[in-house]
Amino acid sequence: MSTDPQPVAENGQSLTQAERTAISDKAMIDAAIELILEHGTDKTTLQAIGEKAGYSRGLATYRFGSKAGLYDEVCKSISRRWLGYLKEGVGDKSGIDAMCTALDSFFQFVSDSPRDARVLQILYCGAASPRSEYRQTSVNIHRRQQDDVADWVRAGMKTGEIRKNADPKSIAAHYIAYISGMTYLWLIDPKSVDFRKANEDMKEHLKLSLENRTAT
Amino acid sequence: MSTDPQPVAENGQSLTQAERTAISDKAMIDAAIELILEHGTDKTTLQAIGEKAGYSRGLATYRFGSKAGLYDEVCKSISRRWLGYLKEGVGDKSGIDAMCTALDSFFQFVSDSPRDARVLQILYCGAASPRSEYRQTSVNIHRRQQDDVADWVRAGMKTGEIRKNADPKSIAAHYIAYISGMTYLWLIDPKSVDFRKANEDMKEHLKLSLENRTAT
DNA sequence: TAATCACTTGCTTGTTGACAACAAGTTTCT
DNA sequence: AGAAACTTGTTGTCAACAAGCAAGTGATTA
Repeated sequence: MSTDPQPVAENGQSLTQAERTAISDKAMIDAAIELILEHGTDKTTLQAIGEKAGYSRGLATYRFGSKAGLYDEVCKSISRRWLGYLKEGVGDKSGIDAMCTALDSFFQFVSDSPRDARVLQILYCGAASPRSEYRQTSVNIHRRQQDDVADWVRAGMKTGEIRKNADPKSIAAHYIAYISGMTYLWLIDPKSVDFRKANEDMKEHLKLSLENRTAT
Repeated sequence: MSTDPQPVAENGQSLTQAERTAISDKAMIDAAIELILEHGTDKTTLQAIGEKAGYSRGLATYRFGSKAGLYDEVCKSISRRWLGYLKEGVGDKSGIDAMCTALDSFFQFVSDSPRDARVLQILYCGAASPRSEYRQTSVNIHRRQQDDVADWVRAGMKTGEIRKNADPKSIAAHYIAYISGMTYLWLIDPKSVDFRKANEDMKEHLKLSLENRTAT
């Protein structure tokens, strides 16, 4: 069940210190993802994470300092994978095209890695609690996402594709709020939401509400 | 600091059992709201809730069964207040008008009772965790909200106000996701979001993307 | 009507097991 | 030998439960 508990390379040779920590870090983060999916953040214990990863009950605390510290790393780890999808899909597109492509990329990410997507959303939700020790991570990610979208909108306005009286910041907030809220709804009640169809509608909606309609 | 710790009516007479529970219930739910705002759900203890309410450390567990049971009641209690705002504002409107008015009502609620709104969002986020014992409450609330919005859209399509090829369910999901996501962003990073402006923009978007444009 | 008594319900205190966090130790690399 | 990875011992906090105490309730009797 658990992933490779031996801190030993396949060839039987000993590992460098850096390799050892890299391996145990990854094993614990993977174990955390599995356990969060199964039991939620509250009810997964650092002991369970350490042991599922093939180590002792104390390693997770030792390595990450605290439960929040570990979750912060899990959050960053999954975020990096999602950013990979995003860059892959959007590249240096901009305007409405970038916004639509990013929706496709997100749907692709959720389809390919539903476990990652679920855990990321669970962790974002955990960041909502006051005194959350990894709230700043969520804040930074969401700020940056909004900034990126606002840039896409500004670029679209410059080319004339997007109507002149649009407000990039508001549109970005709307766009990111839609993704965040949609993912929440999908997480708590997958049946109540058709993610693919909602995204198709969102793309339609973006075109209808953003496109410059001064053409004759 | 704490609210009326004496289980005695103002006139000095003794209370009925029902009155006593009503008083202690309310005191504990109010105390929970304050403590969740200050420390988050994880770090507020049932002991602190009971004592802040003017009772013993054990009453909260005894009355609500568990921490999750108490949070479920807090969730329902605040939801009722929000539904009051909604009914007050929307009445029996429908179509785009109802959707716009509901946005205004929600903004009003957030402005009038930011503490309630914050705690409700924190609890919704808590419901995202697998095995959350009050997830069903959040699911039911969000399902019902989506159903209501879908009904408004269908009514608007019937009158011809809304374009015929609209999909009520997708639009409802989009609409609720927007509110949910927006509230999340506002909660974790109030400065990154201008709630009023975003709502004004949302109303504009709704009109642009839903109105029947077959008229000449 | 008023007093009393059996019962019910609200509430408190004692206790247990689980857990995060830390400190001190042991093993593995360099 | 020394440093870094990792484990084990320990402590304080907390949720949950159980047993007990106190206040309210309602029927019976006079």
